[in-house]
Amino acid sequence: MDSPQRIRLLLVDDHSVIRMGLVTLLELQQGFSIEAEAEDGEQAVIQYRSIQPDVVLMDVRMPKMDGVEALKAIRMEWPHARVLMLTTSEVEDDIQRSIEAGACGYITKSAKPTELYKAITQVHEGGTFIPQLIRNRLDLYLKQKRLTDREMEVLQAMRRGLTNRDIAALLGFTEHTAKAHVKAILDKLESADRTEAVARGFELGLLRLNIEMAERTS
Amino acid sequence: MDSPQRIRLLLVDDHSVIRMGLVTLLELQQGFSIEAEAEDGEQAVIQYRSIQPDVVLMDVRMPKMDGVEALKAIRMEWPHARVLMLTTSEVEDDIQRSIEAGACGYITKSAKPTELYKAITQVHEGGTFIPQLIRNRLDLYLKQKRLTDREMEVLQAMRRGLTNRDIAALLGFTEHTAKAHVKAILDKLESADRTEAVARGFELGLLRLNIEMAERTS
DNA sequence: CAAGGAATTACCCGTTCGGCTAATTGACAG
DNA sequence: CTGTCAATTAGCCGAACGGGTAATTCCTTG
Repeated sequence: MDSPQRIRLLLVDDHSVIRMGLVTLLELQQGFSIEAEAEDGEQAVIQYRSIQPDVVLMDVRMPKMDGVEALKAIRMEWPHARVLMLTTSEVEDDIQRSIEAGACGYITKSAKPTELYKAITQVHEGGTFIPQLIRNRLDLYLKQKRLTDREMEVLQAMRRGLTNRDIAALLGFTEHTAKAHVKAILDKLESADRTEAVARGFELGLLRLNIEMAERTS
Repeated sequence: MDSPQRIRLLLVDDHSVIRMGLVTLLELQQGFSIEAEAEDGEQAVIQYRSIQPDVVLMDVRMPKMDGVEALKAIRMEWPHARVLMLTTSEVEDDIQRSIEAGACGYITKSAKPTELYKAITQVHEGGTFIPQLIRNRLDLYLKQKRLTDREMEVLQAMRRGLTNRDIAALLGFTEHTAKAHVKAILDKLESADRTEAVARGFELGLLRLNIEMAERTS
């Protein structure tokens, strides 16, 4: 069963359908061996610790601990861990955070199987894999100035429909400061007003739809 | 191979990984037979026409023609077609549009396999399948007043950071009318200002992230 | 040590927003 | 045929917004 040249994989995805698809896709191809699966970030770290796979296929958006957090946690313990992000998300911020956290590649679930094989192989051999489309998107994102933590807090408040005064009260500074932050946000997101800024926030992935439900009753 | 009681299925999803997962999941279970697959709405209609499956498993968000459009097209020709929407989206508007267009069920990709089997069987037997969580979400949505076509146009303009005057110019009416529409939107979406309204628009699925890329170079 | 960025505060000012009220027209349902 | 709803237009008004400019403090990077 275990031919020596096979790439040992850990799959991390909260959707069992997708894990199933990946198992089928990879097992029917020579050279890949799925050693373990995980449903969330926490499990991913535990599984990594116990089996130490050659490559991790990691979903970005997951409950409990998301893919980027898991990636960070793993690379904290094993700086040479090779992780390929596999996701539906083409949102700039997800890509950016993944690369920054040390992902070796980023591929979307709409990729063709051959592309996936190539990506895994390339990542396993020490290379990186970032498709041109994603690369373009990332470049665009990087040209764009990033929001500071404070500005993110303000953006989140804006989204909730708070006025500058309310934002100031919420975050503990004066209205002047709130205005200054809003101004900075408008400049960075190249928006005409706070409404467009919030829309841009959603488009860039800075703001989430939070359609997260409390628990998943099986 | 074709035992008479097997449920004949058509899978529609633009992600090959997911189709692969579904095939595996369903083939290893007795009672299901995947007759055909489609990558988008147009193909789905064509495939339906040629094989006339018992049940269609349809993704909502797809390139070219989305799941809801395909659903409408199919039910136009075959009013008794049984279609189960299978999607990652838990966005209110997707659910609402699906049900309205005549979907027999709505299930998310994070559902357990047994739940999926149950859903397909139930839909095949002429019943419906809508999980409690989805049902709650839908109820919430229905309590919420729906935006008119005109209001949707205004909401889309608001998202782009246009002022009332600009909206008026764009849509061909006076600023007074623009303000009236904005007011109506704020009331219906229970928002304090246009910024929150746009955020709500994203949360409810009225506004899309349009991270659609021009073409997909294989 | 100097330069730069982030966070904070401040003032001025014209524009825009959103609330309130009210009227007209056309369409559609009871 | 009458009431309701969508769409349109209108005026008034106080509050909020966004632009411009500038200063201080702290921290980090060169």
